[in-house]
Amino acid sequence: MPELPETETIARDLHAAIVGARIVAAQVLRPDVVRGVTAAGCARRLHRRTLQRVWRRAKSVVLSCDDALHAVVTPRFTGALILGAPDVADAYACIRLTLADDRELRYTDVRRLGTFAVFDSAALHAWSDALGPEPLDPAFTAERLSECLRGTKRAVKAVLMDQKRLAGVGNIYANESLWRAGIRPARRAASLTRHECAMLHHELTGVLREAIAARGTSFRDYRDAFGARGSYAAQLQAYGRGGQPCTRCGRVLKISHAIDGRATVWCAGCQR
DNA sequence: AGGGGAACCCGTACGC
DNA sequence: TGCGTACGGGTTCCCC
Repeated sequence: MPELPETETIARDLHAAIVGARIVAAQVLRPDVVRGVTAAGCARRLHRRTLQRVWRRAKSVVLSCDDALHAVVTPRFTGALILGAPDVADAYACIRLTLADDRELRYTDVRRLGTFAVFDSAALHAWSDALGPEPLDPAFTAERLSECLRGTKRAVKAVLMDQKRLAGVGNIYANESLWRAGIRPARRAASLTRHECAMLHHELTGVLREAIAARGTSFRDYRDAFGARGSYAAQLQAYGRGGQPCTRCGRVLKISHAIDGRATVWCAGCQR
């Protein structure tokens, strides 16, 4: 379940490792992960391109080639972008990009709920424009967060995870930031005070930065571009700790699926 | 506007 | 050992 810190880790590593690399062969083995073009179109368009920039938007890794061609990779639960020697034994390989130096960039995904979209510049902008602001953008202030939370009756946790309102935050970091800020996940987003918005902004950006520093959370499936795990799971205070004592006040953490049907963990003792 | 449910996937866990 | 079934989890889409 790669969210912002995990996809950021993948994008940074890949950018450092493959900018300038030329794709000499593109093979689509699992057409059902392809979006935006047909499987044949995906292979044809990526063939003979050179990778110019690898970056992140929301929970997706963007491989930008020359001629304004972009592959937007969204790993969801079990997807991974793996860079290394060609691995013909990978039964879950969906797309293989062979690079001129004989390395392979492979999109592999056991459950195939992840997607590999190929966009031109116009489609890329249309996709990006439909997403909310990036929480780690310097322009994303507490006031901007307050605007994201305004004008809705929904629970604050559901709004944090709404990609149209705020990009890149999923279940793990929504739970963590609300625990850190001492705010109950079920609170109406619009009910947060100015002070609470400032607290939440501080904790949300803080947890995302710390998770990037730890190379992400490998709770179950997440692997980076070299197949390694991230280490932030050891620092989680809420996510995955339902039924265990709160590390701040000692009360047993609650767990429920009442918000958007997803696991929400919180402390009834110190989250208000 | 927003809540509910289905669909998309298949490995894992569990019941019998 | 093996077979059948429930489950998970973000997003999209459809219905209410």
